[in-house]
Amino acid sequence: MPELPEVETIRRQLAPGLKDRPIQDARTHESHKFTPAKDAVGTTVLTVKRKGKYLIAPLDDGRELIIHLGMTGALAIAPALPRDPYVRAWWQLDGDEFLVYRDVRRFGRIRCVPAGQYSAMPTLAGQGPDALSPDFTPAGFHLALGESRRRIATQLLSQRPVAGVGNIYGTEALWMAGVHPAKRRISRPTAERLHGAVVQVLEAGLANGGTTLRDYRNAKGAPGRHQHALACYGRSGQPCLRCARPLQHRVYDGRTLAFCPQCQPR
DNA sequence: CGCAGCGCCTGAAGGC
DNA sequence: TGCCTTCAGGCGCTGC
Repeated sequence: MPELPEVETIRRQLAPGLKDRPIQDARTHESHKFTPAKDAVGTTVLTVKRKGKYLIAPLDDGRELIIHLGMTGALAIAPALPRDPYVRAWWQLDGDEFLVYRDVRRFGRIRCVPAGQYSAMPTLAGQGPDALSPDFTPAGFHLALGESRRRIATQLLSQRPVAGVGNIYGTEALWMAGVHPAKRRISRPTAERLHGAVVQVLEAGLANGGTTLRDYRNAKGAPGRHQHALACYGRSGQPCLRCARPLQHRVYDGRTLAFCPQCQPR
């Protein structure tokens, strides 16, 4: 499930190969989630940026091609179209190369919009500062968390106080900061601790090329390595790496969270 | 307006 | 072996 480290890994791999490349043709799976990919035909890609989990490619006509990878989305530049039933979109570049979007479960989506006009993608439009940008500050994070009474785990996944965190890195950050996932009121010192943990966990994930539990592959088709570094996610029942007591798991707002009842008091 | 709940998707894994 | 159920979960949408 691509979160910030996985999306940034893909962005870094794709950007050099896509910069200044014309989009000559495109085809998609017949779903409104993917058909807007064809709107980019006839333009040239200027660069590839990222905001949270969204890849954003500014085009030379003032629009942006936006790609969200959902749960199982993957991108690669290929010299030919692969025979693969899960390719949901592809763009033909110059020199007989293709940008190929593969997404088994079709949770991803593609849009082509005037630059900065994100009303068709409300999560992108309303999301907070990117977790690895200088705009993500402890003070701002504390302030943003205070605007909602939802559980802290739910807030992290909402992309509103900070953009780029999903269930894996959110679980890790809460464990590292010693914050119970169901906590609703976050003090200033706790927010500062959690801010540091979010940054640290995402940077570690990025340094390891992302987390591959099952589906994630980078733009070269290789898995990440951060799954070997996870301290809490998916370790329910196993000993906490800090206090050795068994980690627990519980479902909050429809998502399974692992945590240490000792190190993450309510 | 905030937010809880649901639907979208498919393959893997577990139960019988 | 094979069928059925459950699970994974980000995000958009609906309705309270």
